[in-house]
Amino acid sequence: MPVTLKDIADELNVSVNTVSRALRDMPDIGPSTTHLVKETANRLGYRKNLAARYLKVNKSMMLGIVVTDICNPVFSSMYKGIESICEQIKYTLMLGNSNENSEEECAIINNMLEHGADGIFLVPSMKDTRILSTLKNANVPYIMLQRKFPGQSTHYIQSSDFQGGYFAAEHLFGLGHRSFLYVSAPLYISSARERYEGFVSYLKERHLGEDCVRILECDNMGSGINQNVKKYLESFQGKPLPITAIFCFSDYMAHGVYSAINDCGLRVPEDISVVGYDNNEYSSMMLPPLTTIDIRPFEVGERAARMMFHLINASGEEPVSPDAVIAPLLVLRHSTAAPRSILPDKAGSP
Amino acid sequence: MPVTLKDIADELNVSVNTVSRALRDMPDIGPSTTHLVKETANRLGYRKNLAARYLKVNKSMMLGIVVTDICNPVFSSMYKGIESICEQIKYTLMLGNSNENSEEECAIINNMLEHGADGIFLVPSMKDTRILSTLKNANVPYIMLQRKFPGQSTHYIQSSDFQGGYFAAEHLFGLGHRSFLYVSAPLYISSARERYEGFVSYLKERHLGEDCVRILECDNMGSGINQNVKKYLESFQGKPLPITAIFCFSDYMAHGVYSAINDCGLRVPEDISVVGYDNNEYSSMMLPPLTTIDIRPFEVGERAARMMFHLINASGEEPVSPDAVIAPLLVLRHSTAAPRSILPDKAGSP
DNA sequence: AATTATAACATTAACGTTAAAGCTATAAAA
DNA sequence: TTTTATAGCTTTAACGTTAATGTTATAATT
Repeated sequence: MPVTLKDIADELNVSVNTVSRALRDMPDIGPSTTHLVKETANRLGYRKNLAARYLKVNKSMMLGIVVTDICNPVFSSMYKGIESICEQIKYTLMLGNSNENSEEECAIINNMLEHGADGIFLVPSMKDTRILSTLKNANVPYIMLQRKFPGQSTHYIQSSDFQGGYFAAEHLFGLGHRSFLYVSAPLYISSARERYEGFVSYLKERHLGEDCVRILECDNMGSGINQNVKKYLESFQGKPLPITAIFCFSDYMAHGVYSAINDCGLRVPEDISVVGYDNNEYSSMMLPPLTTIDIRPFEVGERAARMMFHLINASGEEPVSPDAVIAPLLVLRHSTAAPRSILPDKAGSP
Repeated sequence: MPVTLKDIADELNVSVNTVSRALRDMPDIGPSTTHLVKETANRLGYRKNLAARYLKVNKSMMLGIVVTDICNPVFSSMYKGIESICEQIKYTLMLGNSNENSEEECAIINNMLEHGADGIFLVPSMKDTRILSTLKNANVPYIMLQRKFPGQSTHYIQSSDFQGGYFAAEHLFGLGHRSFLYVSAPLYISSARERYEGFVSYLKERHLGEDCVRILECDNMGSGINQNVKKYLESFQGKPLPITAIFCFSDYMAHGVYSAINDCGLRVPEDISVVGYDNNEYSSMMLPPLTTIDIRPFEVGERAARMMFHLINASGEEPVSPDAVIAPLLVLRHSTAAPRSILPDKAGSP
């Protein structure tokens, strides 16, 4: 039913090859023929069949991107960053959600490979390394986004989580804080670990020990955060709080932290300073507006896409740098302030 | 380089067709052969080439989905709803962001059609109807999500915006409110209009005129909301506010409204009740937790996907209902309360 | 014993496209 | 004039798959 090159060829009494070359502005075709072919293609409503082309040239003009959760604004922004580069060169994106599940992740990637994906972007669920061998065997370029497998040398792009943690600590320390709570995502996620490491690293430079930051590991999504933080805060009934600032793994978690702090009758930033992470679109409208770390996910996506096209077009000789790190940005707003009273460095018991 | 049916056939000294049929468990192949073929396919690392199959059977096993902004949690949830149905039957999704721009929308859809999309889901940017004829001519099923072109008969699925507005009015009226502000998205968007119509419709049933609800048209994204609402509230310097409740087009906007109300030294819900729309993941953690309308976007996505597969498999006789409407849910939280004092029905000047 | 049916394969052609190799008439060079 | 080059086409084969049609040996039926 759809119009093919042959239909155009028959209409003009030329060969199919002539039509094909004319439409692609290749040499060996007269200008008048080229014009005629294009006109007829338009008139008949021709639309090229990329699957057929793929069979010959082995370029599907499609890339796959697998994220753990597209509802996470960090990943949807990254998607847009990738898309912004891809659309310029007519690459189309297949998207899949792994839901942090390595079975689904694997199924999605296999599907994308069956569709001939020219490359794959992956926010790995991190629960299984088998996926790496699948990708390696498939012989298509792949780039890890934001999370990486420790010890595995793969291409990856990330916003520096270490630096983000470092910036947060620097800011809070500068205000006078000396004792902290880190409300973290599960620590098997590399970004959760690295933010912690960056945070502690700055404090060590200032001669504070690792024990001045407590970790509260929470599920990033779901409503458990309020409860967890509340339970933590309430555990010091009456006694002065041993912490004066909370560093959150995400702005989403910061919402929960605000809520918990409010439930305990405390105030941000008077009683507790809060630093978020992500700088999502809500953070500027929180009460008070949230001081946070901007991941620059769009830029991460752009960089990843650019790296992908380098890999795809790599002649083999030109080396492609295996990774890129985007510097995060500290966004100052009103959820942080000097602590009401500087507590002794090692206050309270766990 | 990749393994093909021919490689398996050569390995076993059978024909390519036998391999093809064996892998698909078709008749006319001996059980031992089938077993051998499958085993060899595994051993050699065979992966089917869906593009080649598409050329023969004209099913690409891909669907396109075009949204205005994947960062909008409503659309990312819808995406997941669609995906949940698609993955069961091995359909892969291509995603594109139109950024509310009909040029991009058109380019994306054309691309998807060139890739052989078996169907297209579309949240139309609404700025151009040409896209409809493109879709019609392409001869693939397409379904509008959430927004629809007035007067055009196309398949569409939406959460009932009318009903959502109706529920919001019912709830606020029940608390005693009689004068309202509707903080709306641009009114050329059908859902913005329909929510208003539903809202007013309930009030009319209660014998209130259309003039008891003022409209403040804002851009849904961007940071202008605080400013706009603040300007509105400040325009009544000293005088009592003519409104006691605000109905917001989205939870996102409700964030801005909270912020504006706070800036004016007022409180939610004591001074002003606020109803949001979407019930996104942040709304339960706002201070106070937001009363809102749940769109049930995941269900909208599921329904759309199911309808799509009906359309794709339609034998032509069995009629497919052209649309489906999902009932929204009123989620009661703490941003709404009885007005401090019931104002006369027509208080203040605009 | 001759016919018919069946199981289990193989062969061929096609899907829409592109690359490579041919062909032909005209123009340029020897 | 003959040779060579070139512009502008056509023809052929291939990409990996599947549907339709052929083929053959064996089993069942008459």
